[in-house]
Amino acid sequence: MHRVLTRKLREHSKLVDEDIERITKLSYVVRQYEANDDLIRQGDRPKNAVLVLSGMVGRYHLLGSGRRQYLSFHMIGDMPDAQGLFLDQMDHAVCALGRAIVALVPHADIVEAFKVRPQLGFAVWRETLIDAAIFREAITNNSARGVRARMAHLFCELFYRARASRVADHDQLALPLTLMQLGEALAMAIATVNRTLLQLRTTGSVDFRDGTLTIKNWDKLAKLGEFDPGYLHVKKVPTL
Amino acid sequence: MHRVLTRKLREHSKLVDEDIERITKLSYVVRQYEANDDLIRQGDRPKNAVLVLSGMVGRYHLLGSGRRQYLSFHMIGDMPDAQGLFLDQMDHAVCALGRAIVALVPHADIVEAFKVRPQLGFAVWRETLIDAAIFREAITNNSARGVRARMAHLFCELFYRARASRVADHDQLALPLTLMQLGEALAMAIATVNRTLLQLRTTGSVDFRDGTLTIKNWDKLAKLGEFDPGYLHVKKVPTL
DNA sequence: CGCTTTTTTGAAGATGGTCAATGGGTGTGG
DNA sequence: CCACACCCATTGACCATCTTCAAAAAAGCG
Repeated sequence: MHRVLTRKLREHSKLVDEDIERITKLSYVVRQYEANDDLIRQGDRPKNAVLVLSGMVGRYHLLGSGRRQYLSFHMIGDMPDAQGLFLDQMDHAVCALGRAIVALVPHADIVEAFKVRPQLGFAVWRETLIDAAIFREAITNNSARGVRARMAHLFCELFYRARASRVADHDQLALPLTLMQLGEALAMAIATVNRTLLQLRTTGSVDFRDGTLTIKNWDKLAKLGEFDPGYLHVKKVPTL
Repeated sequence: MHRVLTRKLREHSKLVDEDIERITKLSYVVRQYEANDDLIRQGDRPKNAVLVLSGMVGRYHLLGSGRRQYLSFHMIGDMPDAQGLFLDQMDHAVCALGRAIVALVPHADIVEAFKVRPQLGFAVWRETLIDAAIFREAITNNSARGVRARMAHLFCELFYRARASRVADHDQLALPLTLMQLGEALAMAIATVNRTLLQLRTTGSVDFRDGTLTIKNWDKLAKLGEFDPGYLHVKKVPTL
């Protein structure tokens, strides 16, 4: 847990030894969830923060109709409910996509650490700001791009982030999503999701099936998705 | 400036006298912008934070096609580029909607204040988290709602926030937006914007014209827009 | 007053949604 | 081991919503 958090924060922030030391003092418990389990529900008032250790989790709004709107997907090192630290009530839910293992860290401990080591707080704050940047990009993605570019962009983002966090192989990424969930993230009907996947496969840029994303041609995919990684604010990235 | 910021933060956070005192020590300059002026451009590395004192500003992505995607709108007390505090480079731009007056506060001063008074940092952090919640809602709004609900929801949000910040009259709000801009926020063609406005006018729920939003029937509008203000995390709100 | 910008309205067309039916895979229980 | 159920993926046909294009009217503005 401590290693995962430290590495994540160092993707974008400078931490000194005292900061690291403070991190290692954080208490936590590890918990495992199965696909589709809710970690947190809309309306909850969580007392712990979630840190993803393995697998993936997603955040979603539950609509009146029962339909979900997925807002973001998270992988190792992400803190998908960091907002719970300073906002009482959850305005969205968090669920496991495939099987996921997470660490639960008490809010009180974390906030105490921030008071002692402000830089630590700034690093996590930065993390939440990148989160917000990802949401903004999702607004643009779902609002201004056609279905093909939209899906390509999401795949680019997920793969890029996975590479930055060293969870993706050379050209593959485990992405435990159903077409339905992809549709609920990208604002597409499931039929369209399927047809768009076929198109992307045909272009030879990317292949998503059986929960595995395979990048066939990164440059082509990035171009299709109009992908510019600036908004992810990652310092250094392995070449793609 | 100090009064505006203090009042804003107190909408959701507890501040003690020492925090307030620290706020009054912040230096700043006041600047006025005309409609459509850019305060910050995509790619900038701002050294100052913006605090809106009067008027409205908007944040937007600039797309390859030249089209804009508006991401959010901000009014008195908002800090539309708080993210600049901890992220080097702007991934979006900020522009004035009508005429707007803002205070520019040096990042260095602010961060220094956060180190001395952690609670002050937490309050601004909370502000940025609410920002993120608004972005999430925008994802859902532009992705999962039909055009009428979508527009109604935006009007609800803007009016609700304006009331919380005491900038709206009983039932009116100055909203210096063109139909084009409304369309670029809501992912609608301008023709659709106009026709949807007419529909809303006809239902007797809301009337937007000449840069003024007039709430005719709040309950009806909130229902049309499926509006639930929980995500705004405002403590107490004047009755609507 | 003449210019630009914004709003309004109409009609045609495309993208993507809805609906419906089929097939494949997996797990369960008889 | 097979039958059944269930979930997920796939495909086709039709249709609705919204976009695009075009043009005119109205409203600011020097």
